[in-house]
Amino acid sequence: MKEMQRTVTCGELRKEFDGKEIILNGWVHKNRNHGGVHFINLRDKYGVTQVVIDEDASEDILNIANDLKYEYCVAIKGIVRKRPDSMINPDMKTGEIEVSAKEIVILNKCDTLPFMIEEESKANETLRLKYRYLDLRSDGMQKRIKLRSDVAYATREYLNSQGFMEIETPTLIKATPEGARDFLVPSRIHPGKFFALPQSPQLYKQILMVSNFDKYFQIARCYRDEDARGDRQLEFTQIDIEQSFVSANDIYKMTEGLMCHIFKKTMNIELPTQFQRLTYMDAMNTYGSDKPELRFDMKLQDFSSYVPNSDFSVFKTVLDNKGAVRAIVVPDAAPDYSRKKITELEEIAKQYGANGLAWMKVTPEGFDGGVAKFYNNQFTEICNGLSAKNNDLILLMGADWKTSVTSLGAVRKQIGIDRKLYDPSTFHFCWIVDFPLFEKNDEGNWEACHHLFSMPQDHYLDTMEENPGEVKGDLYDLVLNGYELASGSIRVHDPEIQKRIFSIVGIKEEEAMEKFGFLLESFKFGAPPHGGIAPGLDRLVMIMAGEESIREVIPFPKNAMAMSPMDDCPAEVDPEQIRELSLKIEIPVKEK
RNA sequence: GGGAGCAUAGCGAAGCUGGUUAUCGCGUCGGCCUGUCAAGCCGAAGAUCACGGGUUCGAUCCCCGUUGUUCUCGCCA
Repeated sequence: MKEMQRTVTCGELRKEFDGKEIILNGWVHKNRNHGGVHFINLRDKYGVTQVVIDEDASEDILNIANDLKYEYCVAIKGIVRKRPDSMINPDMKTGEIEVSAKEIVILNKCDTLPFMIEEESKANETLRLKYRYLDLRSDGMQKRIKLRSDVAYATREYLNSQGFMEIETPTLIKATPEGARDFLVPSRIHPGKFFALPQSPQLYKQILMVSNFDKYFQIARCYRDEDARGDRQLEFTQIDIEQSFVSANDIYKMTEGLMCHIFKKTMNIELPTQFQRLTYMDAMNTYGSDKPELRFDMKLQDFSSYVPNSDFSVFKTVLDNKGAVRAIVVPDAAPDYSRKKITELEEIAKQYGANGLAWMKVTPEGFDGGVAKFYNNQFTEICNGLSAKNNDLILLMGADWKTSVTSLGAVRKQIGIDRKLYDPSTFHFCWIVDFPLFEKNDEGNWEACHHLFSMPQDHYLDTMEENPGEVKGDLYDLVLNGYELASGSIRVHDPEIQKRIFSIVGIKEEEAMEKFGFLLESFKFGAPPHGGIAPGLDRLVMIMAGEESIREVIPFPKNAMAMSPMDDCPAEVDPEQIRELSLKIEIPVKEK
């Protein structure tokens, strides 16, 4: 190898190298044989260079060149030469030169490829994941993994500059009762006992605050044993941050600074220095989501005032049952939306529990189609009230409040995509604040919306127990382009308040002590007020890269079925391993 | 756990209301070709139409089930 080790990369040759002898190492990207003259596009991480085998080349070189196939790994020694003006390729960085080959060594052959290595592979995802090492050679994957690295670097750069310390926390920890399902790791030394993999470093970063590290961060791997999604993996990476002696505003400012730095450094994009803020209730009421897509308007509007003067009994019943009737006005959409297309929107609404989706079109003669006949008596009032004009489509949703806003919100989002109501290459950050601290679960008991260690806002402290549903927390989400990018809160550092929260959600003191007593114990020793946030690195990079799946920015992801086609895991293990761990496997029989 | 979509050569796709020798592009193999850069031209091989059942004279196409996969609701403090 030594004689044929590269002296330059495939991305750096320019006309200034004219006449120089160089050695390139790389992969055969394209191979074009014209009979007399023969071109090889050689690719490495840094670019592509055209190699020419001239007609007067030695028999040896001609034979080797003819044997070359896609993705052979080769070393080529040759002379750089300027291309004549007419042959310059302006689409290639190295397009003003080519390399005349004097020696070619095949370093490794390549089997027939399962799929072509192109900018973006067109093969189905299972195949891409099975041969991930080939998929990762593609230009698109290379760019995304590079962006991910750049984002991680910019993160460290910014947080270090702000006085944060990067600290590792354990990945073998104690299982916690709340939240997602834990991945469990059996202990060989302690039969019948288990570690859990962290869902996040939450408790440890809080303890680091008790320990006077003041400003902590970690690019931390987290594990949650829940069903995967396009934007969710069983294992993912978050930029975990915690600070002492801070208010929510300090966290907003720090996070805005971090995002500005990341976007500037990696994509040269200037973000606004302060992000929009929306309360949870406003977000739900106007966009039907706690992670609203804010790159287009088309707000949800209250329609209930028009319901009593109409004979449409469905909505009357909804209001009698303390539900909500909401509307969105889709500008100029009336001609484009057939009954069939509206039915498709209705299907989306139904996924969120809606029974149906009512609609009518605005025409010069009045409302038309759908529920038009019930509302034509209020045509002018409704058009004025909703700011609807001729050719608009009005969509109406009546249901309990949450179903009404979330299902219509989902319809809104889909219309935004269908009608291209925004530029998908732009970025819109927004804080969602004033989240409720508690909500009732299906059994009618209170539980924490976020997690148990979030602080109630000051003015609820005295009367928290009277109406837990009203209590807002010092809780915030950062939303980017309709994705929840980060979540955080100011934490409870006062053991008394913590006890009251446990009591509201029905956790007994012994139970709390058993589960996370070490944290509560630490709070007895002068714990400082503290708070933090944790942006998801995978999601951030995904959105920056304009992708819709987190798998496009993770080198070796699991698929949607929570498996890895490349190394075929999870897999069965040797019975001896099971025995050594004092475990017994019993696979439930599937019922028909 | 529920719902929806998809499954046709190695890869990506076409195949209209059921009758085709199952089509096209890329790739593979062979040949030709002196300037390409998505090279071109000629030729060849390559398909249990995911699997199992049903309807039918006849199924890639319709129906049921299974498997795989993607999206989604639940779930994800």
